[in-house]
Formats: sequence, structure tokens, C-alpha cells
Amino acid sequence: MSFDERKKSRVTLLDVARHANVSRATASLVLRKSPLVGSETRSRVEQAMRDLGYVYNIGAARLRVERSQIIGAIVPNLTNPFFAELLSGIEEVIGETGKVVILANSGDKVERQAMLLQRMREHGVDGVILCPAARTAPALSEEIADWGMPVVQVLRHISFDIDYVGADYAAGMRQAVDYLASLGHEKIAFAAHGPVQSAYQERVDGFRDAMLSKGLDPGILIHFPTQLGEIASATHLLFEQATRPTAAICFNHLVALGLSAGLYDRGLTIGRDLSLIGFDDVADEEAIRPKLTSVSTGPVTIGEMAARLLLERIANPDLPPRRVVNDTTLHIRQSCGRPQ
Amino acid sequence: MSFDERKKSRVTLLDVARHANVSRATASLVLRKSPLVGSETRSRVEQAMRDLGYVYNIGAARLRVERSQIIGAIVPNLTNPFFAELLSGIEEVIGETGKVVILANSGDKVERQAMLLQRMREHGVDGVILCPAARTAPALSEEIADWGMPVVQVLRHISFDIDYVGADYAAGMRQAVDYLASLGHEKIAFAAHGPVQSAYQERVDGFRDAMLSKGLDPGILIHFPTQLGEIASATHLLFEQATRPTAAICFNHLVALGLSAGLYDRGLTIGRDLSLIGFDDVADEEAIRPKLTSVSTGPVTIGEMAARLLLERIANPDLPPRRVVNDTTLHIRQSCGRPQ
DNA sequence: CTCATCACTTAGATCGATCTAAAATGTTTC
DNA sequence: GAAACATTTTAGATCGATCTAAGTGATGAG
Repeated sequence: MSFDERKKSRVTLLDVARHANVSRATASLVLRKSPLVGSETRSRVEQAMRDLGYVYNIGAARLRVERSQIIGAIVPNLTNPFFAELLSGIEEVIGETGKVVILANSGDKVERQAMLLQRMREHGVDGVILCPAARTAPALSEEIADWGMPVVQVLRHISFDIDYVGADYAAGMRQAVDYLASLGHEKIAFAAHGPVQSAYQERVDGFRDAMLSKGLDPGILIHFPTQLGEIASATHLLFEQATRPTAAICFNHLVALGLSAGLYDRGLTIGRDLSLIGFDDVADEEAIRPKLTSVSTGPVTIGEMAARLLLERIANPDLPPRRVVNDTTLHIRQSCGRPQ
Repeated sequence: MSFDERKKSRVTLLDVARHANVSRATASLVLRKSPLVGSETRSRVEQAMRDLGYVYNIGAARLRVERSQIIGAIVPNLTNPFFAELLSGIEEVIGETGKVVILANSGDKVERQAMLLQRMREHGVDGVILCPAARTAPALSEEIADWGMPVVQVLRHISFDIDYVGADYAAGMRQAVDYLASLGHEKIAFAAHGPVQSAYQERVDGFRDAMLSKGLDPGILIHFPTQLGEIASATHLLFEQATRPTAAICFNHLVALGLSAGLYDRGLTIGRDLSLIGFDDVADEEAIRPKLTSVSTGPVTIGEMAARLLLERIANPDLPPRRVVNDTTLHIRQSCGRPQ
């Protein structure tokens, strides 16, 4: 490409119009596939676009029309495969509609999240899918309402005034507890992890309720380190409780992975010395040995549902807030046995 | 918020200017932190912005100025944790500069990739970080040059005319082969996977060269299924070779995970019955038991480097094309032993 | 007192699309 | 042949910022 060519600014709709001997307005109609324009004219304009290598300028269009075709997605941690799968579902559905996803990582920090929301507003996103950072103030929902910005909460929620898509964590806990109880377990630990947020609370509460309804003690709640690497070496915490558990339900797949490794390191056999149930069920669970019995929340599906809900919300902003709660399924594999 | 308020269009720079008794031009200067504007005026305008809840409209600005503050990132597979880590590095560096990342998943399909590139052009991205889909025609680089779009290739490359950031796969293979050879292994398999692309080729060639330079037979090359779930059950392929390998080097962490599971299923002990070396070294490698000895390519770092390279390319489009090749490191853990 | 300089400030054009309202063209109908 | 109508096409304003070139005062120099 010559220097001149690079210098020359991009091909505009006006150039196309002139090349096809029509007005800018007509060219614009062709672009938007309007039925108003005659078929002969249409093909002439389309040919001109090809000839000149015309590229639609969405940015310019959106100055007139209130639609940027951009959706924002904010997650607390990109490297967690669970969120990667969520994003994959979001990107899939949004992409199908010709829109585009702006990705951002809040690092579970409230201030960073505020900055990212602001940045997305500046970019004029049509809406945002938000997995709120831990300790996000519920007042954020009022700000969002003031902004008039369509938002869907995923996995975690801070307010009932905003659409929400998540999984039925409580039901998942019940499935896990019921299954372990059916095997004869009575001392079941909950292996928690990470900061407190709604999904955390729902899982803990779900665990407690499920245990109580089986007449079991819901008191064995152990908090493990945040970093995956440190979980394995904290496995001993399981055995320093007043009552030694015979099974553990993990907060998410990271804890399950960590404990699974930690038990191996201590020469213990999963399913015999301790039964283990994972949560979230990302692709790994199937790949680990022994295969992890796990409650699946279906992150890809949740991402897809969130995306669809957001699209509906954008199309119809006056809908009352909705909550979509995805069913969980217990995948029974190899990590649970009868208590010793 | 009342109906009227929602109806009222967004606050514009002109509103701010009027509220602060200055011209639109002055308000714009304040926005861009120009030293030209007086300090009393500046604070008056800033106050007006706060009073009115002004939100900068990047889209409008970019119509005048050639800068959208948007970067595109195209990866072949979002659910692969390796790419999630790559993205995390990209997002981190791009986010620091106040820009924003548009995310897209090519699914390793060439046509889909073409469509995504087109969509990104329509959005006027300042540049794109592209991990080219397998079988991408090298001619794409000419198109990209014609478009005048700053692009950085990551992990895979289709052309020497475009910046590239990757890892020294050949060196990684040498590290792996040398280590296994030092343990006494002579029959080493390469466990391949996925479609052929530059990174694949470099790894295979690297393996071959490393083997030859040790005087070993580089002929045991086995291709495993694409899906993680199917790799484990294809483990038998390892033992149906003319010469039975005593060690295997895996194409990436998915193969390593799959084979590790498959060996377990067959009652074989990793490191004794077969030594295993992984590649890529995502967080999982450390979490699996036995811990996987693995060649680390540092996806987060590569993402960061690619982002930085792209920013430099955007700032200076006339730079000659550059290649950045990240060193690999062999992390020796527990999955290798002496041959039986 | 005039002119140059400095430190700000601003009117108006501009970016590339869309939208409104009206005009041009072709077709029927009476 | 004119009026009524349907079908296409278009001129010009518009969205919200930035940029250019010009316009204020105030101060200092000659």
C-alpha cells in the first residue's frame, strides 16, 4: 500500500453514493436493507460498496441512533475457568445477534468495578452483564437505575430490582447433602473459600438448611485460602475439627481440586478416607482422577441465559425485574463412598 | 426516576458549557486536561460536570479523532483455560491504558474469524490481537495490511509481516527431551492434539530436532482426540506403537490432563510406568496429583507482551514487524521417573 | 498612545452515519 | 388531461464531541 493510499481517509457512505450515482440517503437505506429502495438501485449501490471496499462505521451511526451494539461483561476473575465458561456462553449469544462484547475484570474490587462501569457508560454500551464484586453496596442498583442502563446480574446478586440469572445453589446443596446422607454420612463439612457474597451466602445457608432437615449438625464450616496453590496444603484443617468429618462438600471447583490434591499428598484415598463433592462442575471435574462427584451449575448455560435476558431487557426496558434460577444437577462419579 | 427524566436525552458537553457559562470548546478543553484553560474556569466546568452527572461520549469524540480506544482480541477457544489466562494478561495491560477489550471467539474457524475481523473493523478498533484460526491463509496478512489495521499475532503466526508474540516452543521441547533423556529415557512419544497450525508445527519440529540431536528416534508421534473427555479413553494408543514409549511429552495441558486420567484408569502409575511432561503450564498443572512436570509458556505474560506490542504498533505504525519469543521454563514436579 | 505578547476563550466547521419531510417519478383512475 | 396515489429518491438537519483559526482583555515595551 502506498503512502498516499494510507493517508487517504476511509471510504465513506458519501463516496459510495457518488460512485453509484445516488444520494447519501439512498445509500444509507441500502445499508439498512430498507424495502423502500428499488432493486436495480440496490444492487448498484451494493456493487459500489464492494468496488470501493466500504466499511460500515458503527460509531458514526450510533451518534444518531441510540444503539452502540456493544455489551459489557464484568467478571471478578478471568483466570478462573468457571468465569471463562460463563463468558463463552455470553459471547456466543451476543455474537449471534451481531453485537460485540467488551470484557472487563473487576478483580473482585468494588472501586475497580465502579471505574469499569463508568468506562462502559462512556463507551455507550447497550447493557452490561455484571457479576458483582464481593461487598458491592446494594445502593449500586439505584445508581444503575438512575443511569437507565440495562443490567443483568449473574451468579451473584446485590438487589432484587435488577434482573438476575444464577443457579439454585440451595437445591444443589440439598442434592449433595441428601446423596451423602444416603450413603450413611453424618459428619459432613462445608469447605468454603473466597469472599462473602450472595452466592457464598446461599451456598452456606443451603448447606445448613439441608443438613438440618436431615437432622444433621451443620456446624462444620471450614474456610480455605483463596489461592488454589494454598488450598492443598491447608487440607489439614479438615482434620482439626471437634468432630472429624467423613465427607466434605466444596464451595467450588477450586476447593475441590485443592482438597483432592491435598488428600493425595497426605496419602489418603478419596471416597474411602474422605468423600468429596465438588461444585460448579467445570470441564476439569471429569478429567481429574478419581473423577469428582460434583454439583453442576452449568456456567455456559448461565452465561447464555444472562445474555438472552439482557437482550430482552434492552428491547423492553419497562419489564419488571426478573430472576432466572437454573437447576443444578448432581453428577455422581467416583469421589464418594460409605463412611468408614 | 420519573418518566420525563428518562425521556430527556443524555447530558451533553453543551449542557455542561452552558451551566458553567463557558463555550463548548472550553468545556472540551477541560475534558482533555488542556493547560490552556484557566484554573478558575476549569474548576467551574468540573463542578458543572459533577452537578449535571455528565458522561463523556467516547463514540462522539472518535468521530472526529482517529482513536476508538477499543482493542479487539480473537482467540480460537474461550473455554480453554490457557486462552482465558492469555486474555487476562491482555485485558490487564489494555485496561491500564484506559482502553477497552472486545472479546471474540473464532472457534478455530476461518470464516468465523473473517466475520469477526470485519465486525471489529466496523467498530473501528484501534488494533487487534489475533490468535489465528488453524488453516488461516497467509494471504490474510495482505488484507490486514490493506486495511491498515494494527494487528499482533499471538501464539500462532501466519505471516512474518505482522508482529508476533509467542513462546519458544522448540526450546521448550528441547528442555523436555533433554530432561527425559537425562533420566535415561530413550523411547519418548509426542502426544499431539488439535488442528495443525504454526504452534503445532513448531512443537512437532522442536520435538523431532531435540530427539535427533540426542540420537533418539523421533518417530513416535500420536494424535489424540480434540475433546478433553475423549483423550483419557484414547490412552491405549500410547501402548499400541511399534516401540512402546517409556515417556510422553504432551502437546498442551489438555492432553496432559487427559493422559494423566487415562493412565490412572488403567491402573498405571505416572512417573513409574510412564513419565509424563505437560506443556503450557496453566494453574491446574500444580493442582493435579501427581503434580505434573511441565514446560511453562506463561500465557498471562504472553498476553501482556502482546498487548504492549500492539500499543507500540498503534503509536508507531511504520515500525518494521517484530517477533517476540518468550522463554519457556521446565517445571520439574512429580510426573517423571527413570524408565523401568 | 500604539503595538506586540501572553493567557485564555470561542464561533463554526467537521467527522460519518440516520432521520424527517418533501420532491421526483411512474401508474391508475375518472 | 388532471387528480390521486404509490413508489423511489433526496436535501439538509442532526447526533456530541474536537479542531482550526480567530477573538478577547490585560500587560509590558517602545
